[in-house]
Amino acid sequence: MANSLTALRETNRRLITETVRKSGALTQAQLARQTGLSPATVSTIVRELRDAGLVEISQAGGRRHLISPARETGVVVGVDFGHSHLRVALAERSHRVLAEEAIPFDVGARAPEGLSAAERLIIGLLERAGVSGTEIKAVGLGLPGPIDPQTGIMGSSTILPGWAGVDPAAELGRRLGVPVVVDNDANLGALAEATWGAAKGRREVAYMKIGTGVGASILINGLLYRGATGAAGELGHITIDENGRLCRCGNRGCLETLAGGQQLIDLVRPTHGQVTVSRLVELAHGGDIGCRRVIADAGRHLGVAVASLCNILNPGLVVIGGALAEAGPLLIDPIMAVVGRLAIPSAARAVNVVKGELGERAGVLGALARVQSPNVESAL
Amino acid sequence: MANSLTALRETNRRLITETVRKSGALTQAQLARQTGLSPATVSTIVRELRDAGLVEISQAGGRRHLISPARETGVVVGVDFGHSHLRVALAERSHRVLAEEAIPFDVGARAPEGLSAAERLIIGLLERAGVSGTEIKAVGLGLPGPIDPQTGIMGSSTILPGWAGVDPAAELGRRLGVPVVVDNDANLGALAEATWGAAKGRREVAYMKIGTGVGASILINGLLYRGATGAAGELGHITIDENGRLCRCGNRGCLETLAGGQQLIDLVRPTHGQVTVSRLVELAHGGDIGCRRVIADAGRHLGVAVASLCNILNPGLVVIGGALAEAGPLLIDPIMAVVGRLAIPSAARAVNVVKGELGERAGVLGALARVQSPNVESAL
DNA sequence: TCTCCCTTGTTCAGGGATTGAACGTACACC
DNA sequence: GGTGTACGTTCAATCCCTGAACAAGGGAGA
Repeated sequence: MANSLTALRETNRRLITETVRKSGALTQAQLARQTGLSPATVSTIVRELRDAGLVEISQAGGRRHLISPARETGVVVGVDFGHSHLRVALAERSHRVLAEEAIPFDVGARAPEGLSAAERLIIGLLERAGVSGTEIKAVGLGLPGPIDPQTGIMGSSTILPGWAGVDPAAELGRRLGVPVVVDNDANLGALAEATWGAAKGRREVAYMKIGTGVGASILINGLLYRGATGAAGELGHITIDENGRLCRCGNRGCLETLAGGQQLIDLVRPTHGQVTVSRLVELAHGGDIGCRRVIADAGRHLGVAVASLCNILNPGLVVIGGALAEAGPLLIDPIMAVVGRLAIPSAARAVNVVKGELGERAGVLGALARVQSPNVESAL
Repeated sequence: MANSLTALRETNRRLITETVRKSGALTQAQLARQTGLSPATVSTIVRELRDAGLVEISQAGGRRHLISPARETGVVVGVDFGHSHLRVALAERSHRVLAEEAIPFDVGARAPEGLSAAERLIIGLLERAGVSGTEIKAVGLGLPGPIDPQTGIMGSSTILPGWAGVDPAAELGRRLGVPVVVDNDANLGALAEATWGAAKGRREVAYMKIGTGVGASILINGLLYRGATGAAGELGHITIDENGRLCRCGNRGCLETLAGGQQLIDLVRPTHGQVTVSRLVELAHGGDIGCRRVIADAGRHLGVAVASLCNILNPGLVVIGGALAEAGPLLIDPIMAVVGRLAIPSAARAVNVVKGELGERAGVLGALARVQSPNVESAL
């Protein structure tokens, strides 16, 4: 079946659809050259696709037909739960963002409250954009914790206790009556940076999100690598100090307890009072020596993890996202210094550590990317 | 072209050839069920393959025809340089090993001497097996260090100083007049275990070789994952103790300086005199409390690295090879204990750490596997 | 030993898919 | 205005897979 003639036709249909989607608009002759198919085949397949409503055809001078992707109807929604915020975006399937909103939100709260808040935000955005709820085709949902790829529920119940045992995708889907895809916020950030940001076009990328916590994700051959139980890329819980502080994951001295935003906030509280990560970064940019120091220290701890990553995966590019990434060189230079000292030299030379380009919108944009191009699936 | 009808036929021919090669011998009906093709298609393709000399058909009771891979002509050679040995094997392309020999050898010696020794061993094996040198189709060469996948030369000149700047594949190929494929010994060990050993049939595998040094390799989707510069999987040089001993890689406190066989030998020298890793393991199995302790300690250090590996890649299976692996549970139990303590719980639960099944032959068998099925290529 | 039933491999007609060649058309350039 | 070129469509030819029918052989049970 997988190798029958109909499968071949299906393959070629998909090939043409993909080529059209990537290039935007093409004539049939260009399509034939790019795909290697004969003009005759292209002709028949294009007609099929037009009848199926998957592409649109417009005259373009002479016999030329311009084939373009069908204007996708409907909208998609991205929802991103951070440790302390909730951000929702509404976008056309063509990637244009129609409306976006973020509110402070404590993810420690129970799941139902979180999902209700998200639902309210979505409804607000729909109204603001003048779009009916029935237009929503899919929702991408990001959560700051490991997701079991099989069941769709949290892989570790200790990280987001309020969400233990909940199937967030099913629950939100039930409320909205729309298919919901759930994923780790770091996975979504990686997807976003690879689609529009600092890792655009790269197929082998490591991404670290340093916000309140520390998450990470790996793209191998352009696909999210999830590992056996969806815990791949959990760099935030790599052990840096065996005798360190207890971590919410249940272990001790995780990277997150040393370089997570929460730890940095705690460190400067005696001298600077209660601040946010963003404020901390701002102060550091302003020259505050204490803030600079805690960020540099965090960078050194992160460097240990990135060095491990280099020795294991030897990536060519590591993108740093999350609120702390805005510290830029204040954070990245120490990372590089430690990587140069701890990673095997050839791997240290190969790696390029850069700041993400999408800032705090990475998660929600990734959620959009996840449902806009649904074929970005796990490698496993 | 790539999607034409003839390409489809070619795909199916390849599918059948591969299925036959993997299973050894099959009837056509089994083939049809396994490939999902119809019996009619299998019938015609099998006839084509027979006419092309790619498979052999033997009667097997009733209408049954037994399809088996054509007896491939020629032989392949595997060469495995360890830190302290040189092992060479001669095999038919059908995987049957014809002759094999190992000698002690110091890899610290200069490359020309090593290659000369390998050449002499190969010639000896050819004589013993009564095979002419012209029968050699390819040579697989394993070296205990990172190989740059682009250039084929050592990625880090400090690890095998005697081999710096040498292109071992080209050099040995020149001497023998045969194509030579070079690879890291850990990569080859992983390949061997995945082909015939403890990871048979698995597509996502991490492999660690603990001999004199510590090497590692990762199979993702059945392919060797090499990373940007071929340094992926260098778990031996992950930093365990930032203030630890200097390592030959130039850094400090690498896993290898704590869990490598050389370190263990050094540790027991005061009490036990000069021993080999194998002798050390033997003594431990015999109940020697000191040897058991150093092995357990090594296991705990290895566990730190495996825990990092779990948090980054979340593998389902980790195979431990090399001489120290023969310690079995004496080594693996401490690894598991540390993994359970340091890795994120869902990743720790998912991973299964087992001893390799191929022992000291893993490297040389992997070298054979590398050239017997040349399509096992890098993922990048 | 014999019969029935199942499995196996082959053959053949039928339906799909791709291709090369031929053809009509419209623009561009001289 | 004429000619050339590129483009898209159509059609017969070719190739491939599949389902059904069929012959052949072995195994279980009586």
